[in-house]
Order: sequence, then C-alpha cells, then structure tokens
Amino acid sequence: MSRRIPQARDRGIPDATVARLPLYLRALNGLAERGTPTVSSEDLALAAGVNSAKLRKDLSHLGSYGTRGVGYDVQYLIYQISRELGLTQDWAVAIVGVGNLGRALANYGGFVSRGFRIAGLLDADPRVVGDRISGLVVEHTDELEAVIKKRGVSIVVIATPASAAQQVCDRVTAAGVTSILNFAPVVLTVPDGVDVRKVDLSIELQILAFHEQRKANGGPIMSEEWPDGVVM
Amino acid sequence: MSRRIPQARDRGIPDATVARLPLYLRALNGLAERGTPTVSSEDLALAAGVNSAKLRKDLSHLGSYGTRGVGYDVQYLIYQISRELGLTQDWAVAIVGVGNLGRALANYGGFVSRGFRIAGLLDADPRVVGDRISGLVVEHTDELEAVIKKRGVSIVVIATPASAAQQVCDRVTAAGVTSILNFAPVVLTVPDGVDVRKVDLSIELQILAFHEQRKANGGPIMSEEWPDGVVM
DNA sequence: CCGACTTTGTGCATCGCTTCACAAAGCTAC
DNA sequence: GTAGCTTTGTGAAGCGATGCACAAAGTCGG
Repeated sequence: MSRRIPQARDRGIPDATVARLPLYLRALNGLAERGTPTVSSEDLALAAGVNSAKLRKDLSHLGSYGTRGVGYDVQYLIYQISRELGLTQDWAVAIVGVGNLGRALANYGGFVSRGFRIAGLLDADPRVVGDRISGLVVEHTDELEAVIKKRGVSIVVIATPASAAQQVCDRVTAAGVTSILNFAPVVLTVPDGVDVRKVDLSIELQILAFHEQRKANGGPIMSEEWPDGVVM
Repeated sequence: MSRRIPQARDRGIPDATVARLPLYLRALNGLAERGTPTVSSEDLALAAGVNSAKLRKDLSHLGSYGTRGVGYDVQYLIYQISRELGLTQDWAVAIVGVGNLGRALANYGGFVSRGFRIAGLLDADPRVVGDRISGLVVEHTDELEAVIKKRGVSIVVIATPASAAQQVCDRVTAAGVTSILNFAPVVLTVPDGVDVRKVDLSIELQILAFHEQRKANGGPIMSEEWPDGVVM
C-alpha cells in the first residue's frame, strides 16, 4: 500500500512482521506475569508458536534490543513492541451494531489488555438504544458522526448485518475514521488511506472444511464433474 | 506443510487461493440471486475485491471452467467452488464455550450459507447447561467426547476463556477432531495433522492501531527510547 | 585477561504468491 | 468461412517472506 523509500534505519516494518508483533507481546506478558526477567529468541519463539529465526528477524526490524549471549529483557521488549504498535496511547473505539456479536465484543474482558477503550456503542434499532452494556449506554446510529467527533473515535468496529455495513462504513469514513474492523460478511469499499481488517467466521469455517475434506479423501472425486447429468 | 509432488493435473491448491475461494463464492451467490447467468473475471474480481489476474489464476487451479470471450457460468462455478471447498456435504460443528461469543456464533443466521450444521453446544458452567439457544440445548463439557463421537462432529469451535482453551483442544483432538477454529487468545498446541485457525479480536485491533499511528505521525517518536529515565 | 560458551543479528538462497502481458480460444456478424 | 472482438489461461518476471547458517558480540569462570 504505502510506497516507501528504504532508509538506513528503515521504519518500514513488513506487514507479516506487524501481524506477529501482537503475538510476541502476548507471550511476553505471560512471561512478565511469572516474573521472568529475560528470554531467549528460542524460548519466546516457542511460546509464540513461530520459529526462532523468524522471531529474531522480526525483532530486528524494531531495532537491536537483545543482548548476545543473554537474550531479551522482557520488560524492555514489552515496552518497545507496545510503542511500535501504538499501544502506549489509548485508542477510542466505537462499536456499531449491538446484536449478539456486538454485545460479545463489548463485554470482551477489559477490551484487550490496555490500549483500547470503548467510547461508544451504537445501533439502529430503537428497542436496543438505551440499553446499558458493560457500563455504556447504547446510542442511536443517528448520533454516529457526533459520537465519532465528540469522543475522538479513531477505530470503528462494524458488527451490523451485512446489508447495513457499507452504509455505516461510508458514514464513518466521511466522518474521518481511517481504521475499520469489519465483522459483516461483505467486501467494504473505502477511500484511499483507510485500513479495513476483516473477521469472517464463515470464511474460516470454509477453509477448515477444505482441509478436512482433503484429509478424508485425496480431494474431491474427480470423475464427478457435475451432478445428475445437468447440462450446460 | 504437506509435501507434494507437482503433477499434470495438480490438485495442490495454494493456501492463498483457498483463502480467497469463499470470497468468490459469496460474490457469485450475490450474482446468482440477481439472476446473472455469466460473469467475466473482471467483474467477479471487482465484486470480490481482488484483481482480475489473481482471480483467473486462482480459478485455473480448480480447472478450466471459463469460456474465452464470454466469462464464467455463474451456477457452474458456484458448484465447482463449493465442491472444491467441501460444501456439497454437511459438516457437523460443535461450539465449546457458550458465553457472549458462543451465543453470538450459535445465533449467526443460518450458520453461514449452507454446508455447516451446529451439532452441539457445550459449556462447563452448570448455570448455562440446559439453556436452549437457537434450537439446541447446551450440554455439559463432560459430554464432550460423547457428543463428538455420537454426532460425527468434525469441526470444533473453541469460544472458551483462554485458560480453558488448551484443555478443550487436547480433549477434542484426542477424540479424533482434526479441525479447530479458535477464538481464545492463546497459541494452541496440537498433534500433527490437526488444522487450527485462529480468530483474534485483540490482534486485529493492534494491527489497526499500528497503521493508525503511522498515519498520524511518521512512526513512534524516535528520540524517546524509554520513558522517565528508567534504567536497565 | 583469556578462552569457552551462549545467543543475537543478518547475508543469502529459496520459496511461494502476485502481477504483467500476451497467445490461444471462443463468440458474433456477415 | 472469415474477420474482428472479447476474455480466458498461463509463462515469466518481480517481490516479499522464510529459514538456514554463521560471524559478531556479549557473558561467565578461572
């Protein structure tokens, strides 16, 4: 996406690395809770479920924060990764769509270990508006733009039905939001510069089904190209 | 993972392609509902949010199902992709952990367009056991192995707290399940041959935060390496 | 101060996915 | 049958991520 010129101290961290940093952070937090002062790339990689060479290369993109012969200082590395991910500041998040999923997200314990704060819950259904969920009152989607501006919302979670998702998306991007987490099963169209991440249960299940089928037999039965002699 | 020998009609479909097939399928279903008989790679790619060359290469892995000068027959392509993904059969899915998230998943409308059927809802909390959710009665996790065997469950969704996830995982894999969709924020350890897919809200938010921070300034403030003069 | 040991950081080869660009294939009109 | 148009399927180049393997850098005991 972003076109960058490689530099001496290149701040362009590969996407694949960024996607793994939260994993390392979680593993490190576990170690910190148990009071572990330092950790080797080997052990941290094991805890995060990746191989150690990859872990070292990932961390090398942030800087040279390890000590040869010793490993990484757990607290220091937690701080560096948190800073890189932007978790040293609080992000105001609004959740649009307070159905089953929206409620589940709103109640998600502590809303992920620090860094994020639910600043608004919105729904289009008048019967839901006014409900109190984990300390917040659900507001009507008419207030969407006002809530975003008033409370400095920079990340919006879309947990609406598929049919409403694009419209919500258009409104929040128009209101200046540039980061969206989409749970609705649709491909969102957004202006340049807006990041959308998608979480899609049905896609995940379908990928699992594919592999499951592969395990059962060697793939689909090749002789059967179309059922019951359907003609083209 | 699986070591394959390339063949004339290679059935080894790249992972990246498999991950996109459900997207194409969804777009095709939308077209089918509107009665569109055929579609070009260009139009289908647009609807699925990918570029057309990639779409054509993806579809070419399934076989040669298009007609030059015309495009793809919508119905036929739906059938071929469904078959490849293993959606022409029904998969029995069990959901373990009926908290907010488990309920949201259980109520997920029609449980994704065909191919999957919820065969069990299980929870360790006696206060939840016996609840009726979208036509199913919640059973106790003591019954886990029995439910899996009795109802031919082949895919398990883990929606438990993080602390219970590995234990549930161990039990279901021991019971013969080889496909797991994990919503708990932990790295699951599984035997060879078991597929785990992970859905993790906090990771997605952290990735968004990273990019959001990049947009705001040119990255973290480099001068500040550690706050308040903390000594190492 | 030295030598043995540990562990990081990285150059390099490799792999898999993406994208381009175009020949081959099929359609329609005449 | 042929010309002209459309669109697929794919060879090949490009690009980024992975993993190996090792030199560099640091620790520790004596």
